[in-house]
Amino acid sequence: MIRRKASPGLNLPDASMAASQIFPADTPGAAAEAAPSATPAFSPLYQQIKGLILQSLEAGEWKPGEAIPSEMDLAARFRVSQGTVRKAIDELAAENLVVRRQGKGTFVSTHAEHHVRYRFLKLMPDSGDRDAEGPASRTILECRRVRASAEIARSLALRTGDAVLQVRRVLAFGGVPTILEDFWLPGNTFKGLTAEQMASFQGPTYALFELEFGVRMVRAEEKIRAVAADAQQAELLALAEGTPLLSVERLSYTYNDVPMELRRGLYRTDTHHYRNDLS
Amino acid sequence: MIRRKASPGLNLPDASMAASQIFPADTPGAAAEAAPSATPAFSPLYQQIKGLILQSLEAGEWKPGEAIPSEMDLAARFRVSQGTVRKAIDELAAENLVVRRQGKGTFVSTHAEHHVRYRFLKLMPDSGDRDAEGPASRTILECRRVRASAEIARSLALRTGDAVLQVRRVLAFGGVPTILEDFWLPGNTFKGLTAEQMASFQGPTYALFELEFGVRMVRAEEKIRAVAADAQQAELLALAEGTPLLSVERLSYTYNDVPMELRRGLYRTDTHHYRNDLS
DNA sequence: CAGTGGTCTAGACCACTGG
DNA sequence: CAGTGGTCTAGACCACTGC
Repeated sequence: MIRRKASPGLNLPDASMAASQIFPADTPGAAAEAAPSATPAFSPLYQQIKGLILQSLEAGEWKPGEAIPSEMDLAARFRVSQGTVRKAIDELAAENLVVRRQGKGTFVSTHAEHHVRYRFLKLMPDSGDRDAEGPASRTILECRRVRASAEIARSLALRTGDAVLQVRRVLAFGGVPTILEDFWLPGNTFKGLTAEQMASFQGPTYALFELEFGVRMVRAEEKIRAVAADAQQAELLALAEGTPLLSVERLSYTYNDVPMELRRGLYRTDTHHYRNDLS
Repeated sequence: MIRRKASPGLNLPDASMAASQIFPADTPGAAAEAAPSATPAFSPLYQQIKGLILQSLEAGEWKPGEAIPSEMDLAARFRVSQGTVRKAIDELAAENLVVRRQGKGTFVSTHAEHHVRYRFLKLMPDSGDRDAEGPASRTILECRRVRASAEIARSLALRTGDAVLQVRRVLAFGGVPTILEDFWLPGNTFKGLTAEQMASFQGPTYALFELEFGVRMVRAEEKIRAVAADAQQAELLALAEGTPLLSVERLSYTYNDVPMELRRGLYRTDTHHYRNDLS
């Protein structure tokens, strides 16, 4: 089970013994029961605590936007010191899975909050001020159930021919069509998603995924290229055929590195640019 | 000067008093003397310690690749606990300014190390394996001293007409010209840089900057667009005029958010892609 | 005011590195 | 083996939030 080093203090035999019993059905919720064999033996205690919190997040014990238990509560639940819980939460916060708010608590992060509503969209107006251009207007061109091609299936870890939802839409900023994108979602998980639902939902699409399907995108990988607009793309974006466009292929993951969305976007970059910070 | 809260422990009056005297010429090296008024009052102790370490890094007290003093030594120097120093170094490590190596020490990070030699270059071969394509071959097309245009000057925080070094070069991977880039450096700081020096230097250009000019690029901002190759660009990259190319404008900073290089690159993306990880 | 996360300390032990 | 960073704990106090 859990690896426990020699008692860290000299006078804490009880705490030490207790810590070796983290995994028994001590913890409320179904998470602990779900994956009994997934316990990563031989790693620092705080990593194991992090893993346990992760399981609870994944199992939906706390929903996006909700507060998780206080550090003291978690320390008591897992029978470790507050400092150890703190270090576990530090890492979760660094990965943007939770957000700490002094005096209030630690909250499950969500794509629904205003200040992170474009967390995965790096396209910025050249003015640099996203708010100045107002909210994006979205036009759903297509939303249908199709069979996954070999390529789509591979990206989403499905089998060729499995059902996937394919969506095509155009985003316009200040009335100017700027992004044309297609995306594919596993049909099983997103059963019942309709164009109407997407069109009427206020807020980011990723927030809709959280609310309606319980799917939280936690990270993504993008591959970016320069391409020339073909006739159809040019028409949809109201520009000349052959115009250079930024091609952005994004694979988004939920917990445990499970891919959940493949998105292919074409961005016009005469008035906007893709911004990236390196360090 | 420094803000010091009430004594944290009950039985540590000495340590508490000592901590309020961090700034006197207690510290070896010239750093402490250099910026007497830059002390950020009213911030957590570890942030202040971080700032002091930063000043020493900036002043060159420890060179890239060298080890900085151990946590114990720094704790003694600054009269704080090891844990406080640790938290300061944690942040510096998170910003890639230093690298920790268990059992060995903490080292000033450098662009010269093999595994980070393309820290700022996000272009990847489609195969995904940078090593497979071998080292880049560099062709310096131009390296001359010019007067800064208004635009260049603004980016580099200079005055229009100030001397800047302008370099143009082509990078080829596996014999295929892939990147055409121009970059501009402040003439004062990089006095004496020649095309020969750049051509003969083995390793990343940013490593040369560290070794020969003591300039460490610590972060950068990129703006990415899709553009069509003009006649000259097409010829230099050996492709057809009008080919879509990725335009990458990078502004690199050294310590204290001082801009030190403006770089404009054109990447061909038929065999490579710009890779970005979002979280 | 109580409860939360944030800071700071002190001390013990572990894991890794190199002489 | 000594020295380094890494983990873990316990306890105190600070800063912020909301009742």
